[in-house]
Amino acid sequence: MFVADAPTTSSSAFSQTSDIARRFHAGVAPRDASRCSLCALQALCNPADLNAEELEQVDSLVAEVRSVQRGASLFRANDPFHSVYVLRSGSFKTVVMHREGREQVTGFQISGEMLGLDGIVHGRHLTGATALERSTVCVIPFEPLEDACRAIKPMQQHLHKVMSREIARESNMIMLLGTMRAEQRVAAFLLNLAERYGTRGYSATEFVMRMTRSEIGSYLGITLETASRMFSKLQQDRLVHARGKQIRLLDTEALARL
Amino acid sequence: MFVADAPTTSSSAFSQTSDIARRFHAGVAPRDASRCSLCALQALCNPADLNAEELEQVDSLVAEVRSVQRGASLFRANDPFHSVYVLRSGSFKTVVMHREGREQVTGFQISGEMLGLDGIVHGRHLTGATALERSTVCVIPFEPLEDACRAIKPMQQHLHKVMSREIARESNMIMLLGTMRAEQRVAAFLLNLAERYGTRGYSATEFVMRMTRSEIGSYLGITLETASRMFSKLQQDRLVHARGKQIRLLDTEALARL
DNA sequence: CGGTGCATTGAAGGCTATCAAGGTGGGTGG
DNA sequence: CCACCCACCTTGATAGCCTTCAATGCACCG
Repeated sequence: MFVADAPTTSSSAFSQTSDIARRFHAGVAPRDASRCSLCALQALCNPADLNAEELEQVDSLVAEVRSVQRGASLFRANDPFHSVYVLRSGSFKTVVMHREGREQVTGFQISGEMLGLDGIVHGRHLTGATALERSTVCVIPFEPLEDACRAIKPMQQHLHKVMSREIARESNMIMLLGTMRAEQRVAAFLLNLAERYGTRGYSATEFVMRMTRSEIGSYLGITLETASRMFSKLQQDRLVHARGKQIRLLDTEALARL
Repeated sequence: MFVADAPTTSSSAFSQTSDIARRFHAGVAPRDASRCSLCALQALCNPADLNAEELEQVDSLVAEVRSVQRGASLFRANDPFHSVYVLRSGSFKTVVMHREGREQVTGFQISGEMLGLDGIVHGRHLTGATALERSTVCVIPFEPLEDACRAIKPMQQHLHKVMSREIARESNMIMLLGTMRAEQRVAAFLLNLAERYGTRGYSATEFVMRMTRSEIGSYLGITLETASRMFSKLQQDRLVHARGKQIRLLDTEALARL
């Protein structure tokens, strides 16, 4: 195995081990799990310029750190909306239900990313969130969060950026689905995943995809067979090395040029 | 002509004229253009439960009411982000630039809807906004708006809903692009447009689309030829009456069933 | 060791893109 | 006022990408 398994695995598995990754593996999480001020993910999910007192306030926003089993739901479509969630470790998919029971994956989330914002409009979740592996999340009740955003300006700006980032992400997705062909979609998907792993201190060229071909296909608007074929094609063209869920990017520039 | 032209046309053009539509045509806009408290669109772009003093504050957020010619840009991709915009009359398209100069339409906006939120993340606009007809917008500098959101809770909640609505809208779009075939996409597009016109007091069954087939195609991830063919097919099947940009929905339930 | 879920690969067909040729309508200038 | 022009729309023929249906392989697990 040459790839990061989860934030809880040994750091030796990483080809590039950044500061963030090291802090991940220093064992911070278990004790004081709900103290943001001690969390390695702080840089990802908190505003940068908080003073001690403000950090204290942020700490108290986290009502709970919850563990979610693989396959379990954090929330389902149509559930009442009370909280947003920050993914501390593991990964999720968000899914919308089509009529006739068909479902579409609208996103994959990894550590440091936020879940549940879609519930604000109608007070109900529009998507469902399912863990792709055993994961832990910080539960942040939304009303207190809004209160904190009125009191602390950097906090407010941060929330707005998070929401705006989600808008931008979806815009990108719309462009992908609207203009790219299957091979380009898969390439873009891999590059995006790689970049996000890189940001978190993991290797940006070797990783394990926690999602199935079917979920990838659903996300990319193609069938699982087409997704599989594209992985095979990219491998044949020596752009990636793909063995099931283990991925190594061999030529990221060529991938981007597709 | 059996269809509303723009908010400034005579109300006799509407088959159903609601209260909002009537207020549109009462001539409120020209005088005191920047007074939200007097604006017919208030219900759409302001929180419901503001007291007089708070409304006063909201009024002062609008730095300017700007008129935009057909084809002109409100902002372009990569422009620095300073303000968000509420569309007072007319319509816009938002566009992202692909490499190689190709562009994709990511949304159409009509009166009461907000533009520019995509700029918050990076301080630069990711999309460009172009007027599809002569339009007027309220320019709302974002920093003062954030300030107001910290001071006035309903205001904050409203902004969050607007942003969340945008996230939900894009989620829907992702589902459309990921799972629907051309005919379904066009049907969904028409139903969505109809609903939004309906909300604004216009007829939900008869309207003029301000965008070209090419723009519709780009938005829906299909070619303009396919879009045109689908309009023809829907007409042949007696679900709509389409003559160029003039549209009448004949069987909305059948459209939804597609 | 068979069962199950997931991944891969092949063959055929359908949907949509592409290329191409009119058709239509609104605007402009003579 | 009318003819022309240009942008936009419609429609046809063909090609190609992707889906669908099907069979097989592979890893994990009770």
